[in-house]
Amino acid sequence: MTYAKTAAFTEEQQQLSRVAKALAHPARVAIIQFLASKQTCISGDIAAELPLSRTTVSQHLQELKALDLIRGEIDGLTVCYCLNTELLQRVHQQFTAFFIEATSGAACGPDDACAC
Amino acid sequence: MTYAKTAAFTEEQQQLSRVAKALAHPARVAIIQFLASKQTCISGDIAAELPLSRTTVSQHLQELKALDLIRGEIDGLTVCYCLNTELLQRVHQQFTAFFIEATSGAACGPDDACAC
DNA sequence: GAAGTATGTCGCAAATATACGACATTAAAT
DNA sequence: ATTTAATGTCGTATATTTGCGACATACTTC
Repeated sequence: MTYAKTAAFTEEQQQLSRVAKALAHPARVAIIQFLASKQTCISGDIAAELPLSRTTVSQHLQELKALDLIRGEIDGLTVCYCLNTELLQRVHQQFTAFFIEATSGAACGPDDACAC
Repeated sequence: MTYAKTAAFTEEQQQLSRVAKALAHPARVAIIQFLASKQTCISGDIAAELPLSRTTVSQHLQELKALDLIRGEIDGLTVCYCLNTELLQRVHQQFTAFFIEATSGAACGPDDACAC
């Protein structure tokens, strides 16, 4: 029943947590950073760069692709993966809105003291 | 062996994914938003607000507390939970840096076309 | 001190995530 | 056509997450 209660939350909360889950593994963070650094982006290069098997990297890629954060285009024998910068920008805005909301509310006082 | 390979990634990547994992569940997003909206913050109120049992909410609270994103101070019989806005601001900066890096790199062309 | 109330912890069951080897698939090359 | 090379998919083992009831703890109140 692990995720049975997901539907009980706002679509906004679900959306944010979905993307957060995609970033919840260092390998997927590393993949996005690697795609951002390289101009050419071939799947094989990614697997060679990470300390994981090719199979595992492929799964992480599929997970990012499922959220449309990255896109893969078949180019002959290799696959060209690129970032969906448009979506990433929207996601960035969502996170920013969330953090601004979170940092403007009731806060703990300094030195672990609660202000209540 | 699930997380055996975590150590092979950068401390920066691990840090980002750790926080992302904390936000990877809508309940925890909702908890942070709720703490931000209320000026008074009592654990019992949170459990009453969410569509989850008190036990489960308590666990989510412990998870957020483990990362120091929220802090709880015992106030007699009740516990006062507040956001650690200082840390949240630092986390916000980390996410922003990540997204800026991600959105300034190689991108997919429009209409699913890769630019490679 | 007995009773009641607010929280945290433990233990369990079910669902997901992680990781990888073995196999399938597809396209280039000979 | 056969081989080679690059990827994706399947099956599987293990670890972690999620969710909750039952119990323990601690503090207040009577």
